[in-house]
Amino acid sequence: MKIATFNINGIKARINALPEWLDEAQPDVVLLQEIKSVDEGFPREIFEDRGYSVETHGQKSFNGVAILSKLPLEDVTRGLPGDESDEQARWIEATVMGDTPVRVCGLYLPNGNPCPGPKYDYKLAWMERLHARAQDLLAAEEPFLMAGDYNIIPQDEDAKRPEVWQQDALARPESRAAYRRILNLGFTEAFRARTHGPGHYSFWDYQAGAWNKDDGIRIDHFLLSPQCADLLRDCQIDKDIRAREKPSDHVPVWVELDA
DNA sequence: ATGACAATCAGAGATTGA
Repeated sequence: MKIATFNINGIKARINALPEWLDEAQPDVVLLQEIKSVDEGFPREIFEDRGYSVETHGQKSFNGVAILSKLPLEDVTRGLPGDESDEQARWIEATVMGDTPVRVCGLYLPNGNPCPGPKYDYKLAWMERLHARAQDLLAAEEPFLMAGDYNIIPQDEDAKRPEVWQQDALARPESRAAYRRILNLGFTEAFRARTHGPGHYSFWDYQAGAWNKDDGIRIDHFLLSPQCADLLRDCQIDKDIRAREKPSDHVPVWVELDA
């Protein structure tokens, strides 16, 4: 089972690039972030025609997450528990019914800039809720994963120029500590389970020729529960997508599971 | 370098992102 995560930065803007990548990469499941669309505006037919079922959790203009799946989905839920007043669409869950059922959580973690400030407070509060949800899901001791745009640069090796990110919400010590606290519940970060060293990124800013300079950061991650980590066969970043026509500023990351 | 770059909503330019 191949599961991918991809921050597409607007479904309308990626109306050609996304199907093109799908046809090549042939993922069974895709967790999308930043669809920037309401549910009714999502172009489901493009994906249904390719054999995917479509589950969205959208909002107007910003944020929004979705799941595409060629395998049956069960028990779809929307929204991260822990704050009824939170209106931002950043979390969706479903169980993928392959040979081994896998619970998948697609997430778009708040950016948090500028920091300090209310947006940074929201980021840390959201991560606290993520920690709580992760604990609940781990208690089942079953295969599950949480993947998406974490807006976290875990270590200096995950940025081409770590020094410019030191005071940024994506890399400052409080952000990294909150991320590690979740990881330390017992998750395996899939990419680092298989690949070591610097030079691996999932985001390149549109500005200042970042792509041409390979001035990237790695902020899109797969966290696997222990039972899911046992199924891990591979994890890769589809870097080449970034060089195409009208690309997102993120590229897809995927895992292959023995499930 | 009060910058750049892209997307959204709107129908110009502010807001958001990372």
